[in-house]
Amino acid sequence: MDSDASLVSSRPSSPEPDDLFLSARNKGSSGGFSGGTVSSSTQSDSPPELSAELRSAMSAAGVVVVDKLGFKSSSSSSSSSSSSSSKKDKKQMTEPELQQLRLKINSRERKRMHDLNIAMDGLREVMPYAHGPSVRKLSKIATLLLARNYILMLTNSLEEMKRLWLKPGVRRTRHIYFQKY
DNA sequence: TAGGCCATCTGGTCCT
DNA sequence: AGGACCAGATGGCCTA
Repeated sequence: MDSDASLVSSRPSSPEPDDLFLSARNKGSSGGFSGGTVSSSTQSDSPPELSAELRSAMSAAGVVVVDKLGFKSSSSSSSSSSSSSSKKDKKQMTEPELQQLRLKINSRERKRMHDLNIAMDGLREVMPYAHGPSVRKLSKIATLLLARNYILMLTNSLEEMKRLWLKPGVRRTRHIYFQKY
């Protein structure tokens, strides 16, 4: 049932998620990512539906959350028009009213998924993976798996640095970075 | 042509 | 009550 709809979607496929992180590390590839629709309007506040814990984590990481209200979509117009019909009981609603409500709900869901995709694009941008027009965009599952492995690697690296830094007998000067070992 | 990936629709549930 | 979130279903597009 494709009642409303038909938004154009450029949808490049993606590579295998297997060994994504390892291959990225081994190649040491990086580059300027040109594609991806990043949020057109941003704000410093996080959306209200995010948990406080997640919000603080995101702000600590300097994450800019996409402005939900600022996102331009076809649904914005419908939200104001259907208030009268949606107040009625669904059983009492006429067929056109029900259809109108359905369109409104569909539009909201579409916008929600678009916001999710924008966030996914933002995640792709910071992943250690070759970006570019000639490179396939990471799939959603590959992006999430790669992000997880990347975080784990960074965590391990940080722990290792702490361990070396606190090691007894090691001079803690800036020259330590240039010592041969 | 099969399989992967994706967008969209839809009904149910949870939350504010 | 309305909106957000979620998961299942469906169909389209692309690639091997």
